[in-house]
Parts: sequence; C-alpha cells; structure tokens
Amino acid sequence: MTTLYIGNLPFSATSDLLRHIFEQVGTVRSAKIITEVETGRSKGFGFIEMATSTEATEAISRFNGDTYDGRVVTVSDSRDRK
DNA sequence: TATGAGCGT
Repeated sequence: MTTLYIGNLPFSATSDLLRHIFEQVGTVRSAKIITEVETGRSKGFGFIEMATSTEATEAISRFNGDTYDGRVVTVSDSRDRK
C-alpha cells in the first residue's frame, strides 16, 4: 500500500471527493482530509492510500498539477507519520 | 466564526 499526500486543496474539498477522483486510476484503500480541531474545517490537504505503488504512481502523474476550484493541487508520496 | 503554508486524531 502506498500513501499519497494531496496538498493545496480548495477548502471545499472533502475526503469523499478525493476518493472519487483517485478511484479513476485504481483502488482507494482510504481517503482522508485533515481538518482543524478547533473549527472542524479543512486544512486544505489530505492523504490517500492506494492499493499498489503502480496505481499511486499513476495517480501522481495524472493528478499532480491539476486545477480544482481554481487551485493547482500537489500530489506526491507522503512522508511517514511520526 | 476564523483559513492558504503545510506531510495526518
């Protein structure tokens, strides 16, 4: 399994929306948008877990640099959670 | 209620 970092998302984006986007290139094991604890609103970035590294690589090449709601999103391998 | 660089309860 490979975890992807999705950055520069519009605040209107949801984990469900991310999941649907990444399902276009493979199996989404999990989708999560990070939200502010104090406000419950999106921090503008999130994480996607793909079933295989092949699908993850495909997702990066397809979606990195794409524009959603006027914002150019970043898609890349995530770093390890500490 | 709030926000724009960032790698997660």
